[in-house]
Amino acid sequence: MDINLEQTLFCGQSFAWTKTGSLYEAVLFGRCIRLDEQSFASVVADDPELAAYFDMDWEYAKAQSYLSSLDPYLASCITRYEGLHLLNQDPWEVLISFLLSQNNNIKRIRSMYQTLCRAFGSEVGTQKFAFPSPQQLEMATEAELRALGMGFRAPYLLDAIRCHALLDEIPNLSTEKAATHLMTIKGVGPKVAACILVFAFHRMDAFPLDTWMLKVMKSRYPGKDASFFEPYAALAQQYLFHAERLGGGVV
DNA sequence: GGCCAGGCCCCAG
DNA sequence: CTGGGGCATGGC
Repeated sequence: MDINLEQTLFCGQSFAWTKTGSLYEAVLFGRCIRLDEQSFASVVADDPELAAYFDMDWEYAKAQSYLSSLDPYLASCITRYEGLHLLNQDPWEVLISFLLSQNNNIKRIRSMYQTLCRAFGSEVGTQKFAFPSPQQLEMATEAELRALGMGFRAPYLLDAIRCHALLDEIPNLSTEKAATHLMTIKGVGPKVAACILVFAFHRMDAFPLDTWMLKVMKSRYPGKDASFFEPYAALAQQYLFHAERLGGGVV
């Protein structure tokens, strides 16, 4: 079971990637990454950093097979979007990305993410900008962030900058304690905390519930919760979320 | 042009 | 602890 770049990079877990033709591009690890489905395997074989990012060593075959056995609808989602991997992204980048995500849509989150890169990030290639470090974002004022279109999230970003060091403690905490810890940051609630735990820390027992997922749970899994999908709740969530957005809930 | 978007804060009961 | 209004902005 191979990774599918299209499903993995455009399922709403990362906002760093663009696609032109068959080429996927992002600035990560301080360099420009260019990939397509054809050359992916050989590129990643020689690039441990990318292999870790794309989570190439995890038990996707086992997880997809188990989840497919749980219920037919989830099985159909996995068939349709097979090869969706959960990325191991930089915690800082995920924290800021999902602060931007609240009461927002994916298209605009991506645009706001790029705005922060251009305004505060390092230029890595011609007109290619890395996501800004905490130190780079520290230069921003609330007025400046609002002028850049961050809206009511501007003070949340400032608090995240102030608290960024607490991300270092997350690996040592249980998922539940880690969520509580993350929620001490202004603007981080249960949903954003869960996204950080899944997309940066690979916690399979975290389960982000946004408006789309609430719809799915209500209509297709009434009375159930994350425990129904254990021990792969996070992966199930991502398939269900992606299918709901793309397929409009078609079986 | 109104509705909605990968929510959360804050305040009332 | 639970419920509901308000919030900036742009895509549709």
